[in-house]
Amino acid sequence: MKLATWNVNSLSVRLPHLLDWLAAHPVDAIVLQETKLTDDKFPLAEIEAAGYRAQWFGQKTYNGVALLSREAATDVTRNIPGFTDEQARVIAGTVDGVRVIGGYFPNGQAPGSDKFAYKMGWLEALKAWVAREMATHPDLVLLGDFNIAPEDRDVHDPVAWAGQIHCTDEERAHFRALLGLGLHDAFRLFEQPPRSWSWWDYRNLAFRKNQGLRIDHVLVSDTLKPRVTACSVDKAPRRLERPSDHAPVVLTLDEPVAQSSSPSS
DNA sequence: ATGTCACCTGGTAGGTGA
Repeated sequence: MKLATWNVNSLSVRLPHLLDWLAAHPVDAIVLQETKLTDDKFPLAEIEAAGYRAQWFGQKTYNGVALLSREAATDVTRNIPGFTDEQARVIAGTVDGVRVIGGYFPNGQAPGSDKFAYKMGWLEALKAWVAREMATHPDLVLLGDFNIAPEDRDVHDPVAWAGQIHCTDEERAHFRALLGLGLHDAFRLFEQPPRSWSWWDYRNLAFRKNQGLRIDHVLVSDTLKPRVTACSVDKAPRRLERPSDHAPVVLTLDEPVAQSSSPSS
């Protein structure tokens, strides 16, 4: 089973990239962020023609998330239950027995700002809700654009970024708190190329200079961890014309081990 | 190099968010 996350930075602009990518990488499910579409504008026909079912949750101009899957998702949830939020940031569903939670975490703008305070409250609510979800869905993946670089090795220039948004101690503490629920950063379960990022600013020739951050993540629960066989960033779409500023991150899972009915002594 | 992109309102640019 393969799962992916991709911040497409406008699904209407990036739909051709997405369809091309899915044709080459027929993942079982993908969560999208920053669709930037109201629900009536969602390109369902094109996505269904590509062989995917879809759940989506958007708004005008900003944010917006979607869950595309080969098999229909069940028990679909939009945003964090019990957390009043005008912004469309979360879509969750159960796909092939795996609880998939896709999130577009708040950017936070700058430490001390109102948007930063919103980010902190959102992260707290997310953690509490994910803990509840894990209690009922042991096989769980939390993935998306976290807008947090968890460690200095996830930052091209840790000195320049020290204390800046995505890299503050408060954000990193929230990331560790999610791990503390019993989640694992799938990317770090494997040897990775040095200086691996998932986002490169459009400015400053950042992609050409490989100046980026790893802020898109795939966290897997304890029970899924033994099934993880790969996790990687696919930089190829970032090289295309008119790319998103983010690259997809892909998780590969082995099939679950069948429960044996015979005694194993 | 603050060297970009996407979207909005209301324009033939400026503002916002990332």
